[in-house]
Amino acid sequence: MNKVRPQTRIQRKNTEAILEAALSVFSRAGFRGATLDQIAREAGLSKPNLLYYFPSKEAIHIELLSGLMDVWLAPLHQMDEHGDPIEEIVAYVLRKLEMSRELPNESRLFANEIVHGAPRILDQIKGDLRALVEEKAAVIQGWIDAGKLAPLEPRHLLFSIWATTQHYADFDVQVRGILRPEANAHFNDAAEFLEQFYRRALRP
Amino acid sequence: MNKVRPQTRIQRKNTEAILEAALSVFSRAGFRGATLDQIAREAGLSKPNLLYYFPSKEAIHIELLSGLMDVWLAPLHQMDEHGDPIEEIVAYVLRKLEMSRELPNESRLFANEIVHGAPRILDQIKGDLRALVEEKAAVIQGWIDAGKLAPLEPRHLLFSIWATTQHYADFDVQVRGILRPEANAHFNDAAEFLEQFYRRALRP
DNA sequence: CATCAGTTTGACCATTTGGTCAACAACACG
DNA sequence: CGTGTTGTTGACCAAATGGTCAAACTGATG
Repeated sequence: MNKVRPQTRIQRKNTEAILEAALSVFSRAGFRGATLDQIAREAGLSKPNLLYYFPSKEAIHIELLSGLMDVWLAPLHQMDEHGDPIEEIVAYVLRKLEMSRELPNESRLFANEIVHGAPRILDQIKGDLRALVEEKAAVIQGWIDAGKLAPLEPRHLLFSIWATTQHYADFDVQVRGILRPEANAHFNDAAEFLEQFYRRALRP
Repeated sequence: MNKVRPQTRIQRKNTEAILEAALSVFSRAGFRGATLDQIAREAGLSKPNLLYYFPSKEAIHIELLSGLMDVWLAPLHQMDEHGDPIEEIVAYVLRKLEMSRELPNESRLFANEIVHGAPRILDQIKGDLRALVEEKAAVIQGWIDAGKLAPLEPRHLLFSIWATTQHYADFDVQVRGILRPEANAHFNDAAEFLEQFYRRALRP
C-alpha cells in the first residue's frame, strides 16, 4: 500500500543524523526547550537544510516517539508464558534496567512526553501498550492462580517495574547527586537490589 | 536574619494567586513551555502586574521549587527510628502515595525539573536531600543489622519508594490510559498493592 | 480631603524562533 | 557533457514571548 520511497545515500545519512541529534536535544531540553538551530547544529546541517528533510519540528518529534514505542515494548514482549514465573519477571526487570543504562535519552524523551500529558502518543498508550499490558497481566494472573507467584495485582506490578527501572534513567541527576557514583557503577548495585527485591516480593 | 518584609493584604493575595497559577501552568507545560501570559491570565492579572510581584519568570519558578523541597522531604522526616521497622516503611510508602494523589502538580513540577538536569535545585539535592537520605539509610541499615528487615541496600530501597509512588502522579496519563479508572479509584488499588508489595519484600 | 506609597496597565521593545523561498551547488545518468 | 533531479543555504518573515516604562489609578493615613 505504501509508495516505495527510494532513499538516496545522502537522505539516509542526513535523516539519521537529524534524528540522533534531535533525540539528544529533545531529551535534554524537552520539546519546547529544544530549538531547530540546536538540532541542526548538532546534526551538522543548516536549519533550512534540516527542514528539507522534515516538514516541521513536530514531525521530527513524532518520528522519534513512534519509532521508540516498539523499542520500549520489546522487553515486555519477551516475557514468556511458559518460562519459570519468577525468573521471567526478574529477567524482565533486568532487561528494563539495562535499557535505562544503555538508552537513557530515549527514556527521558518518553518520560517527558508522558509527564506533559502524552499529547502525541496517547493513542498508542491506549492501544498497543494497553493491549500488551492486558495480555501480560493475564499471564501473570495465570501464574498467581497456579500458586507460582505471590498474589499481587499484575498491572500495578508492571507499573512498579517500569517505575523502579526507568527511575535510574529519568532521575539520573538525583540518583547521582545522592550516591556520588564513579561512572555508572551504581547500575550494578541497582541490578542487585532490584533482583533481590523482586524475588522476595514475588515468591508465593 | 531575614529582614521583615511587611506584606499588605493585596500583596499576599496576589503572590499567592501567582504561585498557584504558576504551579498549574509549569506542571502542565514545563518551564520553557509555560508563558507569562498564561500564568497571568490564570492568576487573574495582567502580565506587567505579575512582573510587579516577581522580577522574572525564573524567579517564580525558583520560588515554587524551593518552597516545595520542604514539603517533599517531610514524609521521610517522619520515619521514626524507634517505631516498628516494617510499619514505619509501609507508612512512609503510603504517605508518599498520598502526596501523589493530593499534590500531583507539585510532583510533576519536581519530576520535570529533575528530568531536565535539576539546574535550579541540584544544590539542594546534593545538600539537604542527600543528608536526609544518609541519615535514614543509616536507620534502615540499623534495622537490617538487628535482623528486623530483609537485607536490602537502603538507598536503593528509598529510590524504589520514590519511583513507585511518584509514578502515579508523574505518569498519571499513562496509568489512566491503561487502567481506564473511574475518578481516582485506582489510587486505592495502588495503595493496597504497594502495602502488600513492600511487606513481602521487607520481611526478614 | 490631601498626600503618598502601593498597585495596575496599555503601549512598546528586543530577541528568539519556527518556518519560507529563491537562487545556487552537487550529483546522477543518458 | 548536458540536463534534470536532488541537496544546500543566506536572507528573510511573522508570530510569540520575556521584559520595560511612563502614566494613571487606588487605598490607607494623618
